[in-house]
Amino acid sequence: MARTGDARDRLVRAAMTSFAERGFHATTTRDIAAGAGMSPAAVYVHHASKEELLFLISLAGHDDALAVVTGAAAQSEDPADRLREIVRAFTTWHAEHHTTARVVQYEIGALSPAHRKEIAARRRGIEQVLREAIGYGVQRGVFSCADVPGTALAMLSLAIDVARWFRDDGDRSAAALGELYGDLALRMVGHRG
Amino acid sequence: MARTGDARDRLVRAAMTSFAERGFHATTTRDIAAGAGMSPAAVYVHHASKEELLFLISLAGHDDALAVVTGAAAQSEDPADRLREIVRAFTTWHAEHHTTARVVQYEIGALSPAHRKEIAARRRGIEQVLREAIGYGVQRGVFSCADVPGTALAMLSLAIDVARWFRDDGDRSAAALGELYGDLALRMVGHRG
DNA sequence: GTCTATATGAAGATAGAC
DNA sequence: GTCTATCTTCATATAGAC
Repeated sequence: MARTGDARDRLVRAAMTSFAERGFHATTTRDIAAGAGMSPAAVYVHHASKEELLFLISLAGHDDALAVVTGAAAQSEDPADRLREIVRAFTTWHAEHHTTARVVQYEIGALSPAHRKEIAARRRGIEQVLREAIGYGVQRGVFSCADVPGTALAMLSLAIDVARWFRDDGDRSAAALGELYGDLALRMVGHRG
Repeated sequence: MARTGDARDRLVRAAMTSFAERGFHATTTRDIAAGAGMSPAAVYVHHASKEELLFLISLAGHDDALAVVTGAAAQSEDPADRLREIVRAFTTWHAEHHTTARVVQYEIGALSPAHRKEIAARRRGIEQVLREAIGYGVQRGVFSCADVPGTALAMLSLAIDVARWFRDDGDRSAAALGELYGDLALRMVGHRG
């Protein structure tokens, strides 16, 4: 029985690696099976379709990202510390989990409409946390920001785009990148450091 | 697809639309042919392969983006005006040409190694313009920036990520987005407006 | 240059043995 | 639960008529 779970999970991990490296459409079910050390047919013993594998990965990734952002927002009551921590954590997550993040951010279009709808709710949640953190600082009078939704969008873009270019063997660590972008976020809301 | 221009060009435009909407791998040569109002075989009369179509689109897009950035950098001698204009123009380009930009930014992995190398040179050129503009303001003492390459990276990300989410029917115009991001860029380098 | 027709292969998914 | 073998469909690309 433990073996069932293992095989299921090996397939998910193999799918994630292939989706991240080559993209969903360029990945074949044979790639996935080979990556898990199984025959092509084994994929369908554990999963209904290639799209279901994508959905499982995307859902887990979005839940993880949302938890990271929510957790970061709860770290401090100070508006500047809160915003910096959200952007720092979200950026670091994209760098550390760039394989997952690439699938999470760039393969939404390959999901079925029903699955895409489930994912969209998580994405709105992430955006909402960021908007509230910026609005909180504006209300307290420590941020100057004429366009809260637009600035939230910009901060999301900073972090999300990390998934596109980040490499483990690059010369910038995930932690250092998070620090840098967290500080840039405070500058974007005109916070006097 | 309107039957304007020669067949070669109609095929390129049809390919660009499909690549942008569904991605390179999810696009079939039949899609491209249908988009150009031709039979599947006609594609190969004018182009060697699907990948060649991608390369032509990617090359023209990169040349255009590089020209936009270089042109923006030449608009002003003032460091703040120069940087704001570069980020404004680069962002606006991604919004206005989000179809092209999506192919330019997200389909590099589908190019052949030889073609990818040609594209990489253009990308380095764009990054270089931005680094120099930030370094110029730091040297003049009007920007405060501890990490020039990192900040350049962040500004590129801001603009590039626009291609991922921008829609023509959204409630934010390409021009307004460019203005917003141009101003954010100045805040990122600690410029006192 | 354009078409119809097709070669060739690979894709997603399934059947059935063990 | 895993495999081998296969079904069916659809992909890229080509051949050859007009």
